[in-house]
Amino acid sequence: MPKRALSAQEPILGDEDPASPALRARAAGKRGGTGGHPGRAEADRFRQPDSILYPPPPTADQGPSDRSRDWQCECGAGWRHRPIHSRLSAQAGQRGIGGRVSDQEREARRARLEALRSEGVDPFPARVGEWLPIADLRERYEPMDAERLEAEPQSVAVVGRIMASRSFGKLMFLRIVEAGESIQVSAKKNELEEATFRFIRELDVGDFVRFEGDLWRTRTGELTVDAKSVQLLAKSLRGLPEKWHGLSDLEVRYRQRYLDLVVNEDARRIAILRSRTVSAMRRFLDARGFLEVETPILQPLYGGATARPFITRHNTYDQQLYLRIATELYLKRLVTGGLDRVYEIGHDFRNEGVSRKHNPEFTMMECYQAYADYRDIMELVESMVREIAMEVQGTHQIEYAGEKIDLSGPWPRLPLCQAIEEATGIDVLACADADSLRAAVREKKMGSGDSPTWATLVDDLFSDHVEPKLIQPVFITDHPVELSPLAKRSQEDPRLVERFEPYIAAMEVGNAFSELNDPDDQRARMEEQLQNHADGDEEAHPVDEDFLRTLEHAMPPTGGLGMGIDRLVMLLADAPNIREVILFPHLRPETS
RNA sequence: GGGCGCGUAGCUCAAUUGGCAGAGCAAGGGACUCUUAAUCCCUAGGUUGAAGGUUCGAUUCCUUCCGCGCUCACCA
Repeated sequence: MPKRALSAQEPILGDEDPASPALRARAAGKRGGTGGHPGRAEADRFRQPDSILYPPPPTADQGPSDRSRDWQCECGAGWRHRPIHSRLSAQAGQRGIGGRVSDQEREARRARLEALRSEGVDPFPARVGEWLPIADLRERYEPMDAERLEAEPQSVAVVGRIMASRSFGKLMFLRIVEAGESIQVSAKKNELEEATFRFIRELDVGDFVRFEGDLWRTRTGELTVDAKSVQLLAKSLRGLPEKWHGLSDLEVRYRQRYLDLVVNEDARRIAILRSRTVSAMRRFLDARGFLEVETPILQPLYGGATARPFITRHNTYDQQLYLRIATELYLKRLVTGGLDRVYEIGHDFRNEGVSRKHNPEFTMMECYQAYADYRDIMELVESMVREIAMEVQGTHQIEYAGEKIDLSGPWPRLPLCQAIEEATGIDVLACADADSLRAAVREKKMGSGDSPTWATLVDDLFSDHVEPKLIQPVFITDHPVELSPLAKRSQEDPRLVERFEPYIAAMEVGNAFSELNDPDDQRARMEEQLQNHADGDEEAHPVDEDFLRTLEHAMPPTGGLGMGIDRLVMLLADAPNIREVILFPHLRPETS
């Protein structure tokens, strides 16, 4: 690697200025750490060993005795936990007199920043000298033993964020992290110019730096860069979260996700896993001849799902618009237009409550395949999930919330009404109307029977008695027509539709049907929805005349699928809450 | 939106029956050339989420509000 002069050498603080705050300051007592724990409730529900999110419960006198002290044994994660100034700190600072002194850390860092500037050092330089990724460095030099490194000096340059600093007065060890990889850096007073050693000593945990130096191995054999020169890349004015217990406050983790990512290995792991999941899905669909398209997010009329929309307004046209709740109706227009296989991955917005499984804006993949029916789509779902799991986790055997789940197909097909009968003994199809079904529900004590219609009673039975048991992958098929206004009627039973929902770990991860393409039936269903809306169901569909006109031009027989990306990632990541897989989940506004 | 729980130093957590709000880490000063939760000495750091109330006295009990979590409802 080519060497270059080090910017930090020249304009760095000189010995002649002992009064400089930056000189008087000292970076000491900062160490690397492992472990940590999350919010109590979730930790208890989803405990896993060696996990940041779900570690063993904390005890007051807990020590590291049962943990490996070798950072390499913990996948290079020894840097994970550091202290921060969170928003709480900011609040404390704004609170007035009482909070003043709690800002001492930031004030000390700011003083060092100003000292650097007064010495002519740019604390936020635009250019970074050449450097070697730490992952590459390890691959190249880890095989070399101490003797060889001494006999054949290997000069390298690395960059990263300082995660730990341990000083022995004349010897310092730092740990820096770059791209999820970490390496130790040493600084030896008797081998460095005074100014350089002082400069390194003044660095804070959280700073971004670049070091050049020769590789050596410590007595414990750890590969270490012995700094010969240093360049400050970006000065940190706020510390990182606590090194041992880490950052576990869920609110801070969600609001300041960057800190979560810096400090919690699992946050980083999930972010990467999500990205790889989406790209694997794209590759799968692309390979099957699907065309990725984009349809409007701002829509004059919403549809394609039963949900309340967000409402917004376009000023120029003085037009009320809705944020889409689904992409369905637009994608079907494209199939009608001859784009036979299309898909879209994007956000839908539903103006409803939040929960472990729901975020108001979430990522949906919808795809439509002409000349196919819902059975073809079942095969597509099986194959897709299988391939994605293999690509991102390397296996079809995953574990979610302690349950071992086998994704290798074929997945069973289980008609919804049959599933209900097996679970409750109630043959819903034998009950001709809502009243007779309600009587059966109450007789068998399988629920309150309060829902108004036959279909909603069926839905209640399914949710209460079947859904929680659907741990292994299964396709629940043939839903009541009233619950599926966009699906084609079943050939065998006009009360049902050709629809299925894949369930994994008791979570509905998708929804698919043979798409309704009969414009008259579609109009009748939409008008029925309109009546429901008038009767107070705010989630019922509006009638979309433009969509009906589309069907009148004829849409080919089509199989369609919607799949919740967030939930799929939850499964693959073994994440207990949707907020763990959304980088910036919806939260209430922060109050001052 | 309903129910339950939580909110204490920058972070992670203590505080007996209502009786002087503490510790570890982080921060500041000092010692230290093989540490990796380094160690040791010293220092500073708090409107106990907010506002009321009860009380001689409230982190503790009551009310309201704010935020978070779990859960129910709704949805994917």
